Amino acid sequence: MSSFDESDAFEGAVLSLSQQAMAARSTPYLDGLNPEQRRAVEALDGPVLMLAGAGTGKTKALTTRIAHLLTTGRARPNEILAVTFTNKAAREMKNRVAGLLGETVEGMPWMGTFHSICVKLLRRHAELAGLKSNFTILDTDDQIRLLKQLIRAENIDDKRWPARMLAHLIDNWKNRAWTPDKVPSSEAAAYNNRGTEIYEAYQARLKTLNAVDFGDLLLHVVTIFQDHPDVLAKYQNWFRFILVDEYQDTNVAQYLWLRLLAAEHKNICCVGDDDQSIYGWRGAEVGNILRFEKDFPGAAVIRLEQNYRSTHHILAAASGVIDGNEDRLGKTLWTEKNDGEKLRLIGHWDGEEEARWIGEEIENLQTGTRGLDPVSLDHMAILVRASHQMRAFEDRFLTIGLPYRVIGGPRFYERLEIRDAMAYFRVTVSPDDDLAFERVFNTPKRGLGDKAMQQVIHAARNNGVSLLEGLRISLEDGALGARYRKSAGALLNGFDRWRLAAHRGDNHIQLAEIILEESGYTDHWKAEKTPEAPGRLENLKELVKALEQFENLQGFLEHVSLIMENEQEDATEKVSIMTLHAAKGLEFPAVFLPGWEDGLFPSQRSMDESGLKGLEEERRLAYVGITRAEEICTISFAANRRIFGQWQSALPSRFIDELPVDHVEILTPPGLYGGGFGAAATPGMDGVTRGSALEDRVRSADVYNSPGWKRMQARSQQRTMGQPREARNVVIDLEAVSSFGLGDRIFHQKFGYGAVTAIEGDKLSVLFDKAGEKKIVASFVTGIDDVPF
DNA sequence: TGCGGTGAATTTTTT
DNA sequence: ATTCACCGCA
Repeated sequence: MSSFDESDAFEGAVLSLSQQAMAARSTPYLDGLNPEQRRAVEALDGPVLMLAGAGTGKTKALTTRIAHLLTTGRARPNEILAVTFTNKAAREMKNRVAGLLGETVEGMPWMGTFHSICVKLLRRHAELAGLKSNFTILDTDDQIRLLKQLIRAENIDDKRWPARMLAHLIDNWKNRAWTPDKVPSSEAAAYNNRGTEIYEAYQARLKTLNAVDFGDLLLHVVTIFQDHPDVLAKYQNWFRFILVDEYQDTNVAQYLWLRLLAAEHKNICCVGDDDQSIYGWRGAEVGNILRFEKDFPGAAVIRLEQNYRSTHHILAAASGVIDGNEDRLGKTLWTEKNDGEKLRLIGHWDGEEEARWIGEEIENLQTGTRGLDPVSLDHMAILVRASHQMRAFEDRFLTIGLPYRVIGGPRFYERLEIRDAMAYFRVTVSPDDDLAFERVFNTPKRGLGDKAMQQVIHAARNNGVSLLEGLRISLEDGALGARYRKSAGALLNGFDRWRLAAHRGDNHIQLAEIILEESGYTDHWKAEKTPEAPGRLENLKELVKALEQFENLQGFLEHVSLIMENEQEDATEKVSIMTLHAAKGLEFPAVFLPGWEDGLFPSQRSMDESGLKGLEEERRLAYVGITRAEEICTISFAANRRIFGQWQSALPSRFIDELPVDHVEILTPPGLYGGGFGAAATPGMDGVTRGSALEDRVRSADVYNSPGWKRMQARSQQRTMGQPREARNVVIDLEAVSSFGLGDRIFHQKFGYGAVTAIEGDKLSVLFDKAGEKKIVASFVTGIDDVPF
């Protein structure tokens, strides 16, 4: 579009007007930096690679650099391109830059995720990709449904060749920036020799639907840049300074995108840590960061090596592990902190005992045994390799009444009910959205099955119109069977009415409620008696609430597809449970790393599929895990674990053998695993040693009186200052206990509805309708007015 | 069309 | 073990 320069310049106007004032301003923000950070901030010209180890203050350096660019007047806010991978990271960057400058940074339109920036670019130049600028963004689910249709049309057995597989394949190709014509012939055998062919058909179908998938966002923009040098040149000139966070996670498409944009000014600053590259399986190329100096000749390479997060022992242990990797740029982290506590290593008989032990440890920390002050649950985390490991902890914590939060579970906008509701909104806003139409045609069930759908599709095809119009035609010419007419007519009328209301500019929040009401969608969940139903209704309310932040439905839908997260923090202190991947970038005073067994961690599958490369990535994952800890890091493993309902025994992880002995304290008692490091372990040892001996040993461990422990508690206290600390829910909720009687119907967040079968102090035995009998702390259930049984 | 039974698959995750 | 998808029957 030709409006390029004006609109861009305009977007930045808010901040740039104070540019002169800024140039004259002093630079107090530089004072808090160490020499390397300062170098990274002040080396403004030419390519810079900032190798920032874990906990070395890279976000500080990055944001200060931006502040410096602005303050010195080297760039206007809208001439800086700053890319991150997640919305969270982008938000934090914005906030911190604002904090440094002491004002809000409204005028930085090009700070965001790769994807959100690409959406912006693509909406401007959509026609160059054969799209209209109001294209829809399909998520993984839409993508798979679409592929399924194509696969069926091609008469391929989607049992043997699942759509999921094809979706991954196409994603991988897009990550490598391969359009259908650029997929190399070496890939020809993919997906039963039909891969490229269906890829091409898929892209064509997307174009007719005026839709793109996530991979397309980058791919289309890269393609536009490559095919239209004039467009590229504008942006190359415009972005005087480029900053990239987590550069080690970039894939080929993102790399090309960056290289094209940086070609003119070459002021590109990439921040990353090759030792924290853990996303190889989704296309990230560590090679990008390893190759930086070749790609950008004359690049300044700055290493941030002073770690401000962890104690010496933790750092040394992490370094010892990561030393096992071959391909590294090499950094030596150091700290001015004290030695602190050694890492603690403990073996368990099985996964349940591991969960039990960690639960006790957490309670010890939390309540503060031996007269020591308590540590907040918010400052403890359990980091697992695979999400199925979480359940053992959830089960255990529910029974003992330990509050926890799972981070990175199913995302809000991926939930069934949210996607359904949004499909209604989509058809309302864009009647051409066939995918959305298909989704809601018989949702909730209104008697419109496959046959009715086929008729509508038929009518739409014959007349070359959307499915919604196809429905209208089918009703008008009577092609649709009499039995369908009533409900189909109601649906059509509904959409007509809602669309009119939207055009009229009716309040979009009310409109959303009306749509969900009149379509029968809320009623459908009200009528449903499954344990999830109340939660789903709750989520729908949340969705409507989220609309408040937008002008209208249209605006909401345009933005929402890229914000796949929901963060609703409640005030209760909780232990965090998450995967190692989700933990990247976070830090906690106390960290538990369970499940260090060969096959689970390092993951067998990773090693099978990617061999040594896979193992090295797993090792980096171990490094990420250990370096999350500030004061206390506890690694554990179990000899036996139930996997897919089958008991399996395992050897301790090879990473355990790689831990430097001097920095580890072994809590595993003699007798279990021969008492030594994991190396001597033999699975299937006698069960006699489990239980008391081990627990005694743990209880007698004197870590609670160590200096490191006390420091951690001191810090934990500081952080929670200002927040009232009463009402810790370890205290038995007497009211809750007394309010339940035998046979009462209750509801539980995780297990759903059930009936009380026994009461024992604050613990209830509950026979759940779905989940069977469980022992639950009374305060975790709510009574319901339902008639018993 | 919708329900209930049987069989197969099952890392890591953002956008 | 548990979930999810599909098939056959009412």
